[in-house]
Amino acid sequence: MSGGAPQGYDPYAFEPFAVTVDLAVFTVRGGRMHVLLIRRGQEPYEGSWALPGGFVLPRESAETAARRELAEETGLPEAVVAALHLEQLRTYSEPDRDPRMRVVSVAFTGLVPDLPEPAAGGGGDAAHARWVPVGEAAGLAFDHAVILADARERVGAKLEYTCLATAFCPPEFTLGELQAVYETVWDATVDRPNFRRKVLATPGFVEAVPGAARLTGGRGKPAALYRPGPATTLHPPLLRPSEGHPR
Amino acid sequence: MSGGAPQGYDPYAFEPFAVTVDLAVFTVRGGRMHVLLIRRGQEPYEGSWALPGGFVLPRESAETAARRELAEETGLPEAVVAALHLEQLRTYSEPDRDPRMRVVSVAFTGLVPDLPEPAAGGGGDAAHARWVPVGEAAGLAFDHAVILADARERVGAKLEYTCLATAFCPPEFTLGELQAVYETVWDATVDRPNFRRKVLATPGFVEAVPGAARLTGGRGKPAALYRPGPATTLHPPLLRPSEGHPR
DNA sequence: GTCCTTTATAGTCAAGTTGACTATTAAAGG
DNA sequence: CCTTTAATAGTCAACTTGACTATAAAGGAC
Repeated sequence: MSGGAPQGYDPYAFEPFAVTVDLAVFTVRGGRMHVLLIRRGQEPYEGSWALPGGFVLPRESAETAARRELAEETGLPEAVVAALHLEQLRTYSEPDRDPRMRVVSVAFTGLVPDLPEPAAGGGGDAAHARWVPVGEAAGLAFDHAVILADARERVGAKLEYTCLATAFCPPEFTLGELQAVYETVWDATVDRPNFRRKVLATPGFVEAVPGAARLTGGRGKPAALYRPGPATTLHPPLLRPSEGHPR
Repeated sequence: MSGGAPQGYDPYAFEPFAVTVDLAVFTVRGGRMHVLLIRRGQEPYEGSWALPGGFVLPRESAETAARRELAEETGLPEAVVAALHLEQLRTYSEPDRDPRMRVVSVAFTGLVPDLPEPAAGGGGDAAHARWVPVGEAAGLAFDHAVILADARERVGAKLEYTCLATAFCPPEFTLGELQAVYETVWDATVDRPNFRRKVLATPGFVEAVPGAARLTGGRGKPAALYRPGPATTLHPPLLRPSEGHPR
C-alpha cells in the first residue's frame, strides 16, 4: 500500500524500481486477430519483436503513459489513440523479467477497428511498428509472449459478458461484421440467426442507423447498419461455444 | 514495456518509483462482509485505518510481497496466509496518490473463511489489525477507499462466473453457508431451492462429503456437508439478481 | 435477361435454464 | 407433543438456447 510501510521501518527506505507500461493492442483484419508489435532497435532483444510500451514519466499515471507511448512508438493517428479502448490487464513484477534491471510493468489491453494502413504513415518510430497475426507472433522480447497470451484470453472472456466487440468495428457496422469479430477472437463459428437474435434482444448493445442506411460489402443481400448502443455489459452473457461448458 | 524504452532515448534514464502492494482481504462473518484493516502508526494518515500492504523488496514479485506483508502486518497464521486465495486487482498509479513521493501500488484481493479470532494472537504489528465491516470502513488512508470499492465490485462479479465463493467457507460447509456467502457479498436474497439446484447441477462446483456427514448449526434439519470441487468456473454463470438485468 | 451463388433476415421447435412457488422432512425448544 | 427452524424435494410456466429451415435481395456468369 502506498504509505503502508511496515510499522517500524523507515518508509523512505524503499527500493527504487523502474515502472513501465506494455500494450497489447488488437485488431481484427481479414478474419484474423492481429496484435501491434514494434521491432526493437536496441539491446536487449535487439531486432526482436516486442509489445509497444515504455517508461512511465514522473508526473504520469500508467494510463496516460500508455497512450503517450502508443502514439510515440507506433505512429497511430492521434484520434485513434485518443479513442482507443484501453484497459488494464495486470502488472508483471517478476524480479528477473528484464535482464538489465528491476522493471515492473503495468500491462494494458487495447482494441481498435481495422485501420486502412495502421502502423505506416506515422513519423519517426512508426516505421518499426506492424500489425502481426497473433499466431505468427513468436520470439517476443522479455515476457511479452506471456502478456500477449493473457491479453488474448482476457479479450475473449470479455466478449462474453460485455459489449466490447463493437470496439473492433468501425463506427457503423453490420451484424455480419460484428459476428466476424466474435468468430475471429474466439476462433469458433457462431450460428448466424442465433447470433442476430441474441444481439438484437440485448437492449442497448447495438442500435440501428435510422436512415434506411444499408451497405454492401460485395456480394449478397445488403445488410442493415448498426452503431454501438449505450449498454456496456451483456446480461445474460453470450457464451462462447466449447470451452468445456457442455450444454 | 520492460525494455521498451522509446527508441532513441536512453533506456536507463528512467524515473525511479516506489512500488508497493495493497491488500483488500475479505471474509464473511455473521452475515456481513468484513475487510482486514490496519491502524496506521505513522504519518501520513497516522491513526487512520488503511489496507495492509507495504514495499516490494528488491528480489520479490508483487505476489510474494503481498503474502509477506500480510503475514507481517496482520499476524494471520502462516497456514492461512499460505492458503489464502489471492488475486491481482489492478495497479494504482496516479501521481499524487501518496503525498510523500511517487508510489505505484499493485492491489490484490484476498478471500478467507471466517476465522476464530483473525487479527489477534499474532505478534508485533498484529495488534493494529482488525476485521471491519465494509460498511463501516470510512476515512481510509490514501486512495484505499477506491481500492476497497473496486475490490468489492470485483469479488461480487467473480462470484457470478467462478467457484470462488467456497474460498469464504471452511474446508467443509453446508449449502446454506455457501448461500449465505452469496447473499452477503451481493447484499441480496437468493431463493434457496433454486440456489441448491444450480450449485448441485454445476459439475465440480461442490462435492458431497462421503461419510453420512452432517452438521447442525443449531436448530433445524441437519444439512449435508460439501467440499469445494475441482471446477473453477461456472458455465453458465450464476447471475446476481437486480443489477439491471430484467428477466 | 435467367440461373446460380452469396449473404441477410425471418421463423420454427425442442431442450435446457430460471424464477416463483409449494410440499415434506428432521432436528431443537419449550 | 407441538411449534419453530432450516434442509431438501418437487412443480410449473416463462424465458433462453441450439439446431435448423425458409425466404429475400444483391452480384456474376452465361
